[in-house]
Amino acid sequence: MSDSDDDKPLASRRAAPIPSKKPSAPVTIAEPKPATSKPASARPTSAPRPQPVAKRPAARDDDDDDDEGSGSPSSSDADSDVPLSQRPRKSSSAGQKRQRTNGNSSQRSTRASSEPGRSKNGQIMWKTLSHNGVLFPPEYEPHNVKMLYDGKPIDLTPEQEEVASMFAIMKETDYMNKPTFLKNFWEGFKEVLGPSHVIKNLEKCDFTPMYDHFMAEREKKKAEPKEVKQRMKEEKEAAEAKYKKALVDGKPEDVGNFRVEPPGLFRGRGEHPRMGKIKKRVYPRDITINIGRGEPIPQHPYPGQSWKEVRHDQTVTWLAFWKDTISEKEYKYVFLGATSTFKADSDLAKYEKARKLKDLIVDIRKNYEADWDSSDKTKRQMAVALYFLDKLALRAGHEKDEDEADTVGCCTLKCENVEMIPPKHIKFDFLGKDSIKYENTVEVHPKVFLNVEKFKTIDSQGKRKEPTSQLFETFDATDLNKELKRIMDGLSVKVFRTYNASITLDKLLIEQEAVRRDGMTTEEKKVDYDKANKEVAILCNHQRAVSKGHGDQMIKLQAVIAELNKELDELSKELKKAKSEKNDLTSILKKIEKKKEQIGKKELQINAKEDLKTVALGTSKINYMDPRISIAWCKRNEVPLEKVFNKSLLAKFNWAMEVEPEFRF
DNA sequence: TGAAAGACTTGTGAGAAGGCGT
DNA sequence: ACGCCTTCTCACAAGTCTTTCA
Repeated sequence: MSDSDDDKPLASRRAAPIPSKKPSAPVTIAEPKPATSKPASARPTSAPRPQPVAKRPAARDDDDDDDEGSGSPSSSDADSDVPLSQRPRKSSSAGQKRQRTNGNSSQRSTRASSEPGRSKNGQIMWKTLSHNGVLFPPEYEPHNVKMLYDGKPIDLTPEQEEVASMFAIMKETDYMNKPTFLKNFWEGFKEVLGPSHVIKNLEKCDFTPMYDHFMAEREKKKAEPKEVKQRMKEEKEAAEAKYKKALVDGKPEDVGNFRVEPPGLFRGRGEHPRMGKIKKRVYPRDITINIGRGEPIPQHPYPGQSWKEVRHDQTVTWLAFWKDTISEKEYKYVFLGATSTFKADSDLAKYEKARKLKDLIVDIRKNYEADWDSSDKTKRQMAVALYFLDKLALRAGHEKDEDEADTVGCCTLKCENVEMIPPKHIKFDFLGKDSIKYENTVEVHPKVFLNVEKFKTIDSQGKRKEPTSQLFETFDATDLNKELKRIMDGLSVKVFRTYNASITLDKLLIEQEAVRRDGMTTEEKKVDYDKANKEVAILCNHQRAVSKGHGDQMIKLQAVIAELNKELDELSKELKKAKSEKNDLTSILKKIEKKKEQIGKKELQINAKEDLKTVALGTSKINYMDPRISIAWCKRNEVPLEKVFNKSLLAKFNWAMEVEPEFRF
């Protein structure tokens, strides 16, 4: 029994302001919040019932194992089944790369199939595949608007002008205040200008004429008569139509992103070392096409060129890819859209995996709790990390390169990211994916507190740790994933996040239903649903920037409420008067009732708006909450599905529609 | 083994489209 | 029919995780 329980901490997660939006600007943000927190809903306590499984709608060809090369015969030398490892000490110099392992021989159960979406392993993803390749952006057309250097107009070649224009259009963005951006751009621009160009210094450059030109163009376009706009739209659609569909095993499927990215300046998020670098134009010679053998090779508009390569790889789902022109080790893929069978299958597989985790979670918790006392430091660290993952739904946190933004996840937490708040709280404060701030103070189990305190002080060699040292220096995300594989086939860190999000939604919705009043309107039920959705979003730290007009809009709403209140006052006076005159009151009373209702509604609206100004509900809905939970809820509560999923979500989750109302995650 | 390569999911924000009150 | 929001869609960046390479 993992009695646990006093350790059901959980998030007082609250939206932290988006960082680095406007670094040099005054950034006025109310930043309250105490250092401690109350348990706020959201923790799965006991593993919920196993549920009647809604069976998979005819999954794709299962075990039709390899045909093609690449499939290595499974050398399944059974790895002994150790729960949480006896990792060898890692040779980690604080903050540096640690290590990886090769999962080759270990994990290869006879269950070769069971992994839709996971291409490799020689799994055939399709039998036939045809498509029309990719759509290239239009070639550059010079505008001949001159930038100024030292106050004087400068002639540029079309290539130079193109690059200058990329910079010019960003004139009013915050990137202009970022030294890294300016430096990177200047390096790229300098190269295009050549060594002997008169332009020697970015500071003396004035791109305003270009900027103004683009603004004017935009206005002109906007002002175009409706028919012209309509016609342009139709032309665009006609040009794109052929790229939008692919045939997979004879079935038409939507292609996701068939457009080749146009050249531009790299806009990294957060303090990204590469921001401002020039993304070069991509040509057919850069692009590898994947298509069925014997299918017509896609055309392209560059006569002298040919595709970099044409492959017929049935083990992957991409239609095309090219290497990023800035980083070389990054790839851009063209995949099918969210409604495709590829995506639907892997979506289902993802949630089924998370549900499998649900069945094991009690044991897993028991085990990691026991490991908090282990004499093996790696074990202890992993056990604590797993606890964080489980409680807080953090991301794994893989090692990152120098030329990437400095962000962390669970396994890459630095000592400075966790603050001990005796007797039993830990404050997390770090930048996660997309440089979004994660700030959360949680109550932890006493043993975790003690452990983390020690992890923060000395490393495995007994040396004192720096604030920037790795909190968990004995393992990395890859190691942890390897351990997880011993517990459950296919288990990895991110499954905990999926599991936690889905189980939280499931639990909250059921709780609400238990106290459901009769006669609740659809709208009220939807409010409940959104509340649950919000809890999940907060758990996952899905944030959004406060919208530009938010402040003003709030003021307006307040004004509306004030106005309504004034009207209510008037009505009250009327009422008094009517009373004294012994008139009929019913009509006035009715009006008052109505007014109050109006006010209540507005207040609800304004509260919700303020409440959600930094919380993004969409991400969890799209990626983390098993749609079957939502669909079953709709069925049980007689809420139309359209209230919960928009058109594209309905399409994306088509695979889940037949779920029975009693479905539990 | 560890790093690199490769493939796929997850994430935010901008701009377009749609809807609503006036 | 218009301006203002809200919602949806898209772009593409940034993660995760597995497989391959040397």
